[in-house]
Parts: sequence; structure tokens; C-alpha cells
Amino acid sequence: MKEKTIDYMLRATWMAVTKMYNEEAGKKDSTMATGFALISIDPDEGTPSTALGPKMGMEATSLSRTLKNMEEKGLIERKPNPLDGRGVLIHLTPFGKEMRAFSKSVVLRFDEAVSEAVSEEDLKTFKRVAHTILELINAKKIYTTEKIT
Amino acid sequence: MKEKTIDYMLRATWMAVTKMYNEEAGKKDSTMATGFALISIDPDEGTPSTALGPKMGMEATSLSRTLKNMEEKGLIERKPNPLDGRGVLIHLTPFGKEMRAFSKSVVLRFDEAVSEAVSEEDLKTFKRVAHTILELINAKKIYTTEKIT
DNA sequence: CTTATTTACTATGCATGCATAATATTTTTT
DNA sequence: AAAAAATATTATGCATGCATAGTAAATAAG
Repeated sequence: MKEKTIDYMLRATWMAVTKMYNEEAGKKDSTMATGFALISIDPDEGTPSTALGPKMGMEATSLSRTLKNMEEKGLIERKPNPLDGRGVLIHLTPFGKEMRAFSKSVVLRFDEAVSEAVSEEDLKTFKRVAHTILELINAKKIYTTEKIT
Repeated sequence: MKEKTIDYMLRATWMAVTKMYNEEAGKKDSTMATGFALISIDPDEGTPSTALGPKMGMEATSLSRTLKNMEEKGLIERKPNPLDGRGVLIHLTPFGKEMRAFSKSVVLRFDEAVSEAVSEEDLKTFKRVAHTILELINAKKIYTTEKIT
């Protein structure tokens, strides 16, 4: 098998995970992003949407659309935040709580399957390398090209 | 720092790489997918597009749209394949060859930066784990949920 | 306290991924 | 050879990501 580049492996793996999650979610007329959001929302009290983005690693603008879709599906309600007139508090509906449990089970199953197939040490290395790549990019240590105008 | 799940790390890392590649490509009015395609196209002879998809890990349908955009940008020409009336052969234009070299340099720079920051052994482990996850998913070892109708 | 800045969204548009469907050809069956 | 199945490609639609721009409210500056 030909040696693949780092970016190829990252892309291929994430795409496979994405596809799997979307297929699982699709069985209940949901999606991957909705599932991730559900998991990040506190099931017991209103969650400020400002807290969700960082937790999920999602930009506010992407999150906003996801929440809109989720509200239309009847999974959440967006209520005004009494402490901040700009913000909203996200509340799960009963249906949302049910779907949250489902989403958690899908993620858990994936994590368990990986944990069975990969040693704890290798998994640690995997996460550490991923983290290093993230840092490299965030530190702008990769960017060198000049802007062509 | 809170322990992150495997899928979180995968997603965050790939999103960061995507953003970086798109920013680099954007400096020359290009995109990440176009760059990957350019790299996969043989600069010297017509490449059947059937060969590109598997090489890049891209579905035929996604590739088709990318190639259309690339043709509109003047990077490639799609010529009928004399050996198969259904297929096309992709040829790089001189501009396409120039952009191909640029794309390769961006990917190379990323690979070098990662190689400097991560030991060869860790990188090997990283790729091996990624491969294992891919296999797990492809073997459908994750899917267990029932379809709700 | 009025003005300027920052913050929290929301709306849109483009890029890119997959799914599905349609079309044209080739290959396989019979 | 004619019919059936497979293959190559395109067109579209939806999901999700980022970028940009606009609005409203809170905070900081003066």
C-alpha cells in the first residue's frame, strides 16, 4: 500500500467518521452536527449559546444555523437570556432530551469500538499528535505564502 | 485541559487543516479541493478522471463538480477519452501546471512542519490509528442502530 | 452621559462532502 | 444481436464549514 500523507489520512478518517455519524443520525431523521450540539446542551437548565460554540469547537455562525434547524425540528427552544438582551438560552424539549440520549449512545459506541481496537497508549499518542498539529496551525507556523494581489 | 474525545480531536484537527489550506490556496484565488486535484493530475499526459477519485479519496460526484470549477478557472481541459466514450481525460493547462507546483509546495510545507514537530514513530502510530478507525468504520463494526420508519 | 467599541447573534454566499437521479456508453447475458 | 446490467459523468439538493455583513444590546471611553 502506498504511503499516504498526513493530511490524506486525516481527511479520509474524518470523512468516514462524518459519514458514519450522519448515517446513524439519519436513521432518526437527525444529523451529525445536531447530535454534537444536543450532547453539549445541558439537559437540565438553559444553556447560553455562547457556551456551546467553544465547547463544540464550532463557530458562532455555524452554530446559529444548526440551532435554527434544531428549533424547527422541535428539539430545542431558544429563549431570551434575562441577563443579556443579546443572548439566548437553549432549552431541550422532551424530544430533544430523548434524542440527546440517542446521540450520546452513538458517540459512546464509536469510542468503545475504537478503544477496543487501539491500545490506550496508541490512542494517547494519536491525540497528542493531533493536538500538536492543531497548535502548529494555530501558531501560524505553517503559513508562509505571500498574498497575490 | 479537559480530555477530548477521539472524534472531537479528529474533527478539530481536520477543520484546522482545511482552514489553513483554504487560506493558502485563497491567496492565489484557489481552494483546497482544487489543490488536491491538481496534485493528483499527471502533469504530462491526460489523466482519466476515473483514476483521480480513488487517488484523492473523493467520490466521483464531488470530483465532477470540482473539475467543472477547475475548467472554468482555466486550470484544466476535459477532453473526450478516445478509448471510452463515457469518460473524459483531464489535461493541465500551463496555468494549471503552475498552480500544481504551488499546491505541492503548500502540502510539502505542512508535511515538513509536522515532521519537525512530531517524531517519526509517533507519526507512524498516528497514521496506524487513523487507518484502524477507517477499517472499523468500513467493516461496519460501529453501526448497530436500527432504522426508525 | 453620550459616543465608540465590543459582543452576540442572524442572514447569506461560497466551498465541499454525500445522496439521489438522469443520461450516455460500455460490457455482460442470454 | 438484443436486452440487461454495470460504469462514467453530470446535475441537484441538503448538510456543514468559514467569511462577510448587518442588527441589537452591552460595555468601555471620553
